[in-house]
Amino acid sequence: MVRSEVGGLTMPELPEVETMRRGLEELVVGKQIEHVSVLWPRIVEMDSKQFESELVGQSIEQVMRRGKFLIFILTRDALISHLRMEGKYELTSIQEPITKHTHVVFDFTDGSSLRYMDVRKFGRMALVPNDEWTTYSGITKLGPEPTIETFDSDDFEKALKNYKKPIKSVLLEQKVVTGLGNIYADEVLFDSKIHPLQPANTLTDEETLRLHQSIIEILACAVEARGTTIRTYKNAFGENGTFQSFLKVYGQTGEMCPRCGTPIEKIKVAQRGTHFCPHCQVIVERNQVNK
DNA sequence: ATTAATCCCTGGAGGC
DNA sequence: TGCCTCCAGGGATTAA
Repeated sequence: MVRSEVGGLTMPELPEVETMRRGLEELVVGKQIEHVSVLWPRIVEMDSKQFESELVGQSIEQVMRRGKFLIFILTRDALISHLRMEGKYELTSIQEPITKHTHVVFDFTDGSSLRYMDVRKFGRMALVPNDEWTTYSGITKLGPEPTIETFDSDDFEKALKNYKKPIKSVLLEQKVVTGLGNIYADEVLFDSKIHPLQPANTLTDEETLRLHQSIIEILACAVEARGTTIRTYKNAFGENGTFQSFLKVYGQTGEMCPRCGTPIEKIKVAQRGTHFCPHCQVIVERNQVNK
């Protein structure tokens, strides 16, 4: 059997998780689970033996996504999976030896096997009844999906007024809008010409509207491009993400800003490496905008 | 109530 | 070549 890897890139954010969801949907929907092995118990947010036994016999009916969470809808339960930094799935044969960074193995009745791999072991999985996945603690606190239909600009404007901390910190929180991680947070702030350290409650209405638009557009564009691939990988269909060639500031420290030619700078915001153009993105001293 | 700090992990980078 | 130290980074948790 050909080994089919779904993922293999660093830092899965919404576009990468959505790309994985689409790959998994093609690869595993309809399969029935015969056996499960949890090799690193901490990955699973419950007793790992119970996790293993409860999954046996259930079939995968759908693969969904909410923010950066993958949700496998099963016969009775929902398996909620967050890849965090480096989690990825691979579909292979049951006979294929377990590799060093494989932490959860799902063997199917047809002889194939889904392997969860994660070098840093930051990823997490939970099991809940399948009609209750939206009430899972990690999911209830998520803001809206960043699409025109679900992400309202007036709500966004109101929500930002509740935070004095840097706008980038707020975007990384997933509470006001979900799906952005470190790469796309830097990209949307560059696109809307806002300094990552600008306090969220001091954004003008105009800036908020620009940011709202940038978030929707850039994430949609990155989904279309099948995400950003940092390291080379092949998924089930031999396709790579292509958005890396559109990155304007992330990982471009010292390179020329594509808008004005000023060298891109790197600073630290909320413990995260943060890239921006010091000419296009300037902190503006302002009083808090009225609530 | 909001926000900053800590923790989990490992491979890769840099120092010598 | 190899040993040691340092450190990124999403999100839950804890402290302030």
